[in-house]
Amino acid sequence: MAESRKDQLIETAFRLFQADGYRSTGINRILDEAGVAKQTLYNHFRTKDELILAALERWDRDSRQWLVDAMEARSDDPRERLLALFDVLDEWFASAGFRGCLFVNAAAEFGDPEDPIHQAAADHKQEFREYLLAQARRLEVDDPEALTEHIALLMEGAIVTAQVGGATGVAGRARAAAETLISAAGSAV
Amino acid sequence: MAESRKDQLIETAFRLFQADGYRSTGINRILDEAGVAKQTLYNHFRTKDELILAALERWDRDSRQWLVDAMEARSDDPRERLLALFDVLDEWFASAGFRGCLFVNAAAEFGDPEDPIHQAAADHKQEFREYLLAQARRLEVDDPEALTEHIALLMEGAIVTAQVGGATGVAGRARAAAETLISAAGSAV
DNA sequence: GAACCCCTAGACAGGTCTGTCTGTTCCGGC
DNA sequence: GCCGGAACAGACAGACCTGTCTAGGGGTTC
Repeated sequence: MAESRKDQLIETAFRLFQADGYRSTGINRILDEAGVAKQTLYNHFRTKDELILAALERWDRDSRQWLVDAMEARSDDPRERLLALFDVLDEWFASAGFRGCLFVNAAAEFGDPEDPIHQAAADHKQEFREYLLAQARRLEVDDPEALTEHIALLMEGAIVTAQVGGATGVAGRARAAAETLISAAGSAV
Repeated sequence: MAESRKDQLIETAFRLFQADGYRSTGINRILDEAGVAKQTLYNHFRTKDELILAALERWDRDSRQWLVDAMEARSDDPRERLLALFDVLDEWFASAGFRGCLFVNAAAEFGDPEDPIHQAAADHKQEFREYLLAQARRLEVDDPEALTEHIALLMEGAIVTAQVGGATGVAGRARAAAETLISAAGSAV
């Protein structure tokens, strides 16, 4: 088994945090489900918060990689690639156990903007936005920064709406709005 | 003092839930800050969850009333009134103690869609969407339902973005996107 | 003045939480 | 065969949690 105890802990923690939230998921439950002894956890992480941060960092890398790969697999055309974002979101919303964005939920539970967990959430959002901006720059539009922001707002709105009210068709409606915004932005140059 | 003990509890609970979240805010702290005895709380509410629901219901009424009043005070014109939504959001984001939407945060902490608290959040979102739809119908657009959804997505996205990453200018950028979408929708009829 | 009702104050039960500590077992490298 | 590091198992401390219970205080209304 190539998977270290540390990895097992991070993956189990990630799964339980997504299902039940951060504060309501106890250390002991993570240990039980991971099949790991308590002392092992505290050898790898000083506190529960460090485990939360490790789970977020892991998912920051994995989820951005997954999103980027899926978008790039769908099209080379920059417009289609941006729109493919919403197709990928649609799959995510429909997948079993979808409970919204782990980072948004973390920011909700750790509301203090100075909290490292809250900041990890902010960093994640910023980094994905930079990828979107690189795609928007490939379009011939007047203001790629503005278009990036608009698409990001639709994405966040779609994630929250799917989480709170159910997933049915939200991503498709966000995609339609994005199409309109891209077309309107493309009328320049 | 016209304010009943029950109202004091609801208001204190609301304030602390917004600042620190639901699970991390203990009953005893609410009682201390409200200056109310424990037995009084349990005379009015059977459980903590009932208090959470009462705080959400109170804020459901108050916040929608506040938003609607502010939008209607700004303009009679349906287009301007819809866009005023984002000006009101901007004020909210800049206000002291802004920590995102209480309903989104509730849905994050109580992730089970069957949970009454989660459902209260979903109901709130739905009811405000109906008000937006009534405004959109006053515009002469082809598909007011679609426009409503698009504006709602921008609104949710702006709230989450302001919560996670900071408020600076988010509402204004969402407003710009909404202007484009309304104009594009208005080309019909 | 007495019955009534809402409230206060705080002890208490029973459970859960994080994090520490002790002692044992397993396994790879020498 | 033996040594050292890592993991296991689980008791434990100390704090906090929700919700119950008891005992009494202070108005209001008959």
